[in-house]
Amino acid sequence: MENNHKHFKTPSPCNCLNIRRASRAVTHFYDKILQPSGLTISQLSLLKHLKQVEPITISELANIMRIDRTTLNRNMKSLVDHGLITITPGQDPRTRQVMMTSKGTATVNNASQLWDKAQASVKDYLGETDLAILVKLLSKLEALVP
Amino acid sequence: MENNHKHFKTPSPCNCLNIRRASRAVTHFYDKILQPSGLTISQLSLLKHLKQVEPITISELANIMRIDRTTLNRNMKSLVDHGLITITPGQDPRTRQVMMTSKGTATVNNASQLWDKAQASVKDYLGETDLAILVKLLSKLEALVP
DNA sequence: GTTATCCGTGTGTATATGCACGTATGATGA
DNA sequence: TCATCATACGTGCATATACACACGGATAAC
Repeated sequence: MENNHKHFKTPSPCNCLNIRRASRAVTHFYDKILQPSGLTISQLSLLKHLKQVEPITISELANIMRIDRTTLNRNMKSLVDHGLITITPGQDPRTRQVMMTSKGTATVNNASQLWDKAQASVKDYLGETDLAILVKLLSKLEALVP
Repeated sequence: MENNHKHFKTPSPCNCLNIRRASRAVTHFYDKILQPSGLTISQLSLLKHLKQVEPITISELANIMRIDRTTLNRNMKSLVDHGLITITPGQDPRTRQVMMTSKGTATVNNASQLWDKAQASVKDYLGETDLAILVKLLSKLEALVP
């Protein structure tokens, strides 16, 4: 008989620690699968969002991604260095316009195939029902902070 | 009638991004509440674990906390600087012995009262049933990575 | 039009995370 | 004994996160 409880690790009494651990594990899982693409899940997420809304300013992209503006700013650095995106002055001189390069598009397309596998693995692992429950709980948790 | 869906934010199609966002939000929630204690939830977690098993070596503590050894190493630095813990040579000269100071004990006791509030808030927010479901799903997710 | 305010951005600082590599020491085996 | 292996640790590097602050430009108030 299958020993199912091997899949579980003893949770902490701290709710926060539990979600932080799970977040680290899932991030590691995705990063490992994405490794051949040269992108982390954080970077792929950035590129995927950008692909849908480019050209866009930094602050607007940060809003859409629901991430801190300055964090996004720094996370873009390596993508610029690798020639995946460009940052140019916007029409309003205060703003900066973020766009994907063709290399960026190619990279995200390649990485997306790996991402699909990771997504499918998680779905298989949790099952569709539990995954849906998880997503709902996580989105509620995210709203814990306004 | 209560408008419950205000509590939710649109989830991403990416399972990983969802848990990362939730993790950031919950961490921020705890850190804010813990702020008067001068500790982050990460630091409090370290001290709480240490309190239960001290004296202990760095690698053993890392194992118990299920965190990377080198991450733990660096996270301890500020706690040493603030005089909350001490790191001394262990009996096996390769090892280092981590212990709490009296100031560390006092600080963790103080912070734990704030932590109780954060825990209660989350329990109230999700409800006991959903929280139990969440904890189970998170512990399974953590096991996604061996 | 000048002043006050708001907005978009960049950077300093701090924490958090973990991989790769090097070093020192204990343990083991020939 | 000495060579090999395993263990414990520290550090360089890279990424991720976000708060506080400053700067410059747009916009509104008057």
